[in-house]
Amino acid sequence: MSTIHDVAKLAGVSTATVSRVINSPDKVRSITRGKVQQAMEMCRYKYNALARGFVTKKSNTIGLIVPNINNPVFAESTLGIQDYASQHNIQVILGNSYYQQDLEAGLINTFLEKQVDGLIITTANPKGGQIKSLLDDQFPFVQLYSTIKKGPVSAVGIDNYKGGYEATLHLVELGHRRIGMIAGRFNVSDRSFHRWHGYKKCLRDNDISYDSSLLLQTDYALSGGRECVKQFMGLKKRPSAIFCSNDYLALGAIKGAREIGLVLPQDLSIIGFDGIQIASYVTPSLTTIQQPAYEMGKIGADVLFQQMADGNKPVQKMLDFKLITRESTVQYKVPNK
Amino acid sequence: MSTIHDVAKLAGVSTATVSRVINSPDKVRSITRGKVQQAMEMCRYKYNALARGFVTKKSNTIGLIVPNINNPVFAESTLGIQDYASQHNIQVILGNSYYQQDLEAGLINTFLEKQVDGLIITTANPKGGQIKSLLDDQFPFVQLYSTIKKGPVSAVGIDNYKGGYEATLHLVELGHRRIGMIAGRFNVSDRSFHRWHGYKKCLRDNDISYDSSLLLQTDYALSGGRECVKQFMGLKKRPSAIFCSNDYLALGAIKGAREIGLVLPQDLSIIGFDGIQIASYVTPSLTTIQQPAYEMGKIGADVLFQQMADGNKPVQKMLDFKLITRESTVQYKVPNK
DNA sequence: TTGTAGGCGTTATCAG
DNA sequence: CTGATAACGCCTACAA
Repeated sequence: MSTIHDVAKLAGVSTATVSRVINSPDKVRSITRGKVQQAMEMCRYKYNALARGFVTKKSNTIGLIVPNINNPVFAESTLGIQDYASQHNIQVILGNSYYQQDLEAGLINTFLEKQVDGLIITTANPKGGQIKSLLDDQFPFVQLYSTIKKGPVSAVGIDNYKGGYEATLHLVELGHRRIGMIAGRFNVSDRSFHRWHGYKKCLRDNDISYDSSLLLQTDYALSGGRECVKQFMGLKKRPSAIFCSNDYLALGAIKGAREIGLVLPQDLSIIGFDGIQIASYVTPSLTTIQQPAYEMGKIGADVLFQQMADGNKPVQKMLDFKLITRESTVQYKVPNK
Repeated sequence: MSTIHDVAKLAGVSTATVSRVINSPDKVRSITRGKVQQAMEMCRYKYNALARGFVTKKSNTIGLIVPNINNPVFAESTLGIQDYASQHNIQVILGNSYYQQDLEAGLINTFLEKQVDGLIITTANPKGGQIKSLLDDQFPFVQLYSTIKKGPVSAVGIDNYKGGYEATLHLVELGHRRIGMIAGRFNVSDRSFHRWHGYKKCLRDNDISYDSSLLLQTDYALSGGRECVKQFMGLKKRPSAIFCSNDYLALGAIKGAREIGLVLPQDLSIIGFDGIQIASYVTPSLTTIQQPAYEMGKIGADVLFQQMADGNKPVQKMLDFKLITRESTVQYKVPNK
């Protein structure tokens, strides 16, 4: 593998000049530039970005940690981040935390060792030690899908509390009084936790007493929703509607409900959260709270780049979400036995 | 930011020793080791993997190029790759080619500059220039979701021809004679192309004459399937079954078919390809050819690591796929008007 | 406009 | 078991 030294020798110039034609071609006379470029071709010169990063102390790489790239929401925001990053000639290293704090901490550490210029984290624990240590080091990072509205850390997300409230309100307005919630585990997703709070508040505002048997926490996965719905329907006093704290859970719930013989949406209304694309393609199509995942990725990347550029003061951006009413939620009807 | 020099000074040893306690702690006396470790803590030493890579000429990073991380199959194999890689302390840089050759070429180039140790590519063009140049440079890489069964390039995939054949055969065995195919564009996905060949062969083997109006090429996206099915149903002689060359297309087709008033699966049988998880959660649940995406990722990574380790001779692995029969395909019935 | 030379943080090779 | 020192490929003052 040839280096700028080889090129320099071949072109009869110094390595500095070669470096210049690479980084600021206009600063070198066009004749010299031509010679150098020709020499580069001749020895099939390949630029070494690592060596560059080593001296400039910029790797032009950012680290991205998502809970699980398998979930379409995260794939979507990842896409937004990547598109934005590649526009700026930045690469992204991807890591999955699987909603586990220790894995997340490990990833952060590895990425730091790799000298990433910044970090975008969809964290399992916004107040965890690694976040704090990042802050102490003044390392540029932003939290994505965040519930944080102020403070020292940059964050982009939506108001999950409000989202939970609106989802529940939608069901209430359809006449439902007995409303279950299938939620991602609180100890692992504060998003889920906030949505639950919104749910509770909405119930209270509408004089529906909170029933703790109507909350189920589970893994964020299709299968989780599927099992939980069955558990709900085993109850003496079944819910007539369910709020699932993400779409995957909701899709699973639809499946599970069918498996125990329910007719949807008549027998059970289901609302999701996220607004993944596939949710509009299933039957019944899923009513959901849609968050702008792709845009969130873009904005998250943008915020990060600000931080990287001028060590800006922390920024929080709360994006708008939208209730998308589809077929999976309908007016409450007293069941006829 | 402190370096091993600082640590060395503080501990009263040489940098070589510090390096040793990092890389092979057992090669240094435990007393010295203790001193060094203590010193590392004191100056909050952070290891610089970039510098290491610079001298060892290993970045411990591989590049992964997928068409679009948004498609659950690719997310799934990505997960397989990542799990395998992180087990070996390797990070992965992700890039989306969007099925475009020039973007793919650009990504390969950038990754090479970044000194990745290897490349996993789900390519838009298995015979393109960048692949050949990789080969010339003896650079370790493997093609994923490949249709290649022999030759100089390492590849992991399934037999798409056979897959297309079996999908079609399933429909034929259900009595369908007029079978449409919605395919990803051939100029961009040779997988799709091979599946189509299998489709054609199967028709011929069953004395069904090939009708070119029954092939539609489109973008690999939900919307593509949705539009194409409508186009098919506008035909004078409609198909009674459709083979979609991936599940996203099929899910889109289901949606589209409903929108024009068809009752599924009675009015139209639909079979997909890939076996993404969500396909079993929709209604009607999707019959499909399931390929082991996660495993493919793992195996792909494994093959790559072989290449990286001992510049092994090229390896091709054809994995097994499986026809999963679900609700979306049913026995052909003469339509009653 | 171009060249010289030092340095970035780590590892590897030899001695000791 | 430990230390000195020369790389690695590139960038960037500074000098010419």
